[in-house]
Amino acid sequence: MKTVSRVLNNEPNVREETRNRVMRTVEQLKYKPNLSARSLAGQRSYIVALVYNNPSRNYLMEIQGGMLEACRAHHYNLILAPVGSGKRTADDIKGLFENFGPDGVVLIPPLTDDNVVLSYLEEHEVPFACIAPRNPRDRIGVMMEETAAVLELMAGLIELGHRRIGHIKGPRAHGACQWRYAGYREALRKAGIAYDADLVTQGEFSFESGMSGANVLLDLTQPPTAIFAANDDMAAGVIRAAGERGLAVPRDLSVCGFDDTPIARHIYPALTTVRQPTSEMGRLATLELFDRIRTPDAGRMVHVEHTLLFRESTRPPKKR
Amino acid sequence: MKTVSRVLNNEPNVREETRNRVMRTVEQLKYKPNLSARSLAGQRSYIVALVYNNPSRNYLMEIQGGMLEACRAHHYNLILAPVGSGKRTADDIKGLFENFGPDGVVLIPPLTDDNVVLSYLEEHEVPFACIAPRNPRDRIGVMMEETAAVLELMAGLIELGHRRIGHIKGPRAHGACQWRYAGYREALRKAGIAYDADLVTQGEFSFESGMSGANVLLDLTQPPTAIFAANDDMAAGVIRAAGERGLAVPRDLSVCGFDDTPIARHIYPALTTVRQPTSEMGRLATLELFDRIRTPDAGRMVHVEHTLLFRESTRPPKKR
DNA sequence: TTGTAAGCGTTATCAG
DNA sequence: CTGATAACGCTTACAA
Repeated sequence: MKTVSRVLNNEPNVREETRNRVMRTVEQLKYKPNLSARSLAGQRSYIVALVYNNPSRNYLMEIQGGMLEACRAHHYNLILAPVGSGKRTADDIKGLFENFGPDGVVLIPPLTDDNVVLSYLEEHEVPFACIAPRNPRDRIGVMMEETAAVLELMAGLIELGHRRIGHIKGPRAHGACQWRYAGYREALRKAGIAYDADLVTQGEFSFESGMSGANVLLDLTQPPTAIFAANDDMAAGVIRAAGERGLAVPRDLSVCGFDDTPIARHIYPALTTVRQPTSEMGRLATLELFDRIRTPDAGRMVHVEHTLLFRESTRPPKKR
Repeated sequence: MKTVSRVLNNEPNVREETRNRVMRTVEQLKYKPNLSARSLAGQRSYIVALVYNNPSRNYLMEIQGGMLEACRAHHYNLILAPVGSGKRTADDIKGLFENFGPDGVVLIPPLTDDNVVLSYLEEHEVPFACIAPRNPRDRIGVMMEETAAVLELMAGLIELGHRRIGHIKGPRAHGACQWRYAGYREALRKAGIAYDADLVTQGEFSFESGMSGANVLLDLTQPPTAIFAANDDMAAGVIRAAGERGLAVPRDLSVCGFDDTPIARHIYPALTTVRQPTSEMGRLATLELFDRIRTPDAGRMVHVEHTLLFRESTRPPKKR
């Protein structure tokens, strides 16, 4: 009995011949281990949780897809753990462990940088992986060079001839938005364009916040000729707001977003944006998590590549 | 020990005083039952699966949210079970039960009407609930009067003065699409407008299929003045295709969709559509499933209400 | 109405 | 390297 257990769990100390014999019999009998019994005896749940707060739905869906793939491959189970914000975060996280006891969790922004969550996990020594954390030091998971991506995107805009470029920031709590904002400023500096605080507004990743941000920027006495929104949903809102003011994109205003969610292609005009391999990021983060679950200090911070997509929503500014 | 078990499982035959005493102690000790042990001993997994094939992402996400809510309330766990199409369906469904052994499943279109899946479930006597099945007889779950909804939507179009109304159908396998198509024909009949097969094309719910469907319809010698697409994604594609041909919506063409996904509000012009309470439908279906899991013949087919949303994408046809 | 004893199907311990 | 035996924390069957 124990020998079979050893074989099925890839444990050492089994003669090769015995291992094969077991494998063969397992095949013949179509034996499938019972998950509950395994969990009970092994003190593990074979569950990983995707912990999230309030991400954009598309982002969540993609991450989830990638994680699901990794989980299936490792005979793990994925559960979804939405947690409330503010005061409720602590309770929800606690409830998650009391009820389901996942062997590890994956954190996505903005929760990747939430101290309540992080300290709970560290205190209880729960293995966890982060996606796009603000501070990647000592973390495992996956990240992208967001600043570099924005730098390239902005360089494209500047090359088209834009000098007054507006920016709609993402939520403050969202680490990635700091990186994107940093890229915005750095690009201006490199191009020798003075930073103008009026051209930057605070958004919250929603379509609506993109609209209101655009309205603020377009109301300026000297409005921007291009707007870089920190995600696609907001960029879509910008296009909408522009349309309602009788401005055509890209003729009167260039717009770009970030993420390459489906809306980027489906909106008219199609959005210039940066593609994140979101699903792949979910998969990779989960893989690192598995490493760490298996061995305490294993797992790394993986870097993934971005892709620039110049589409219809950007063109040179109108001559005045 | 057994008494505590009885209390925690709401079983009968416990004196009220004893029940209270147990409850109080459970509180004090912050006792949480161990899920694995429960499953092992009780021969149940406390898992329900959302089984799906290839639905639109938004739809899936909404259903999932509603199911999650119901599961949390009943201390059940939700797992996602994407299954491949064609030959792989049977294997995937089998794998689902061998690996996770869910106590029941929820089916969403187009899988609600898949014979391979249905016969597996019936044969193995697995409790299941359906969302929007083509044939609701003997099924439990939730459905909406899709035909009636389309009838109202079409009546609106006709009242605006449209006589040549195109329709882009959803996937054949998708039960709901039959209902929507039926509504389309019925509305024409009621208004005394002759049915013209040229005005109907086959789509597959994707943005791209909406575009190509629109192109077919707009290429007709006598093109429609309005197009009803069987879902919002396709309607968005129609708007896009129209734009690329230099036609403005709604000035030159009225467009309406179905579902009220976020894109319906985010696109320009905002889409006239029918709102389905998708998330609520996920929740309700799961509740019916729980009923049936508990008692073999329990559970009903719940009906939910739709809402018509007339927005910017429809207006009277241009005078010639 | 309450409690006892025997599993449920694995993994962990430890002796061969 | 292999295998007997005891957990793991509950539920079911059956007494009391």
